[in-house]
Amino acid sequence: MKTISCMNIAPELLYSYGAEDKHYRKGEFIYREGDQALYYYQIIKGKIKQNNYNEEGKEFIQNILGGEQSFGDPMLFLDKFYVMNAVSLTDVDLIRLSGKKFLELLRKNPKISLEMNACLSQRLYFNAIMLQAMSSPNPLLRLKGLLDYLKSYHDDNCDHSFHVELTRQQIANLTGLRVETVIRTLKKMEEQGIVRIENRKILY
DNA sequence: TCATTAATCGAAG
DNA sequence: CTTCGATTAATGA
Repeated sequence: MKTISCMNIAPELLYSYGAEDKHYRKGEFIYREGDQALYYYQIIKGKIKQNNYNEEGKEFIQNILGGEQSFGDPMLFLDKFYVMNAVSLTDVDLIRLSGKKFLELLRKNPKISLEMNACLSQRLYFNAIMLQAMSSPNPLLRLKGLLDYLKSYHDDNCDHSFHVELTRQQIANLTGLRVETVIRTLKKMEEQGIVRIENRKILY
């Protein structure tokens, strides 16, 4: 159903390297900006978001992950600190593996290591696309950029049936716009036939 | 059904 | 575009 080219390591393999299950309730911080990067996380169930807050306290979401995606790993290759927070959007079940073990796993499993590279490339590619779209002062282009990003990142089926499962507020935080602006712009896009809206559901 | 949360709208800056 | 105020729809206990 979905072609997330992002990787996802078999749980059994993770456990064999000492990974542990972690559960977080909705709204909990999994790690915070500034924390030392120590773990590789893989989602079993639920959704999480990666965000930042600017000096005025306005939230800016960097990404929302669900399914069986992983996060927290890029920083493991460096000896750095996280540059954003990871917060659960729903109750989530995660598998957590220490960075040290994670690197060991990669060393002994070249194939997975290779997939990891593909995954990181994928992220860089879309980050570049998002960055470009978000730099536009035109709200319609920002929204469109986000939609294109989400569509290709999460899904692959038919042209006109991608259901965006984000609240308008989340879309606003993702694009740096205000909810009202998102709503109004979305309406314009519907008039222009760029998206379809059925009972508040956004179809692109 | 009540209460909380999200989506909308209109008007003003 | 954003902010404010107010209303309405949707969701969950």
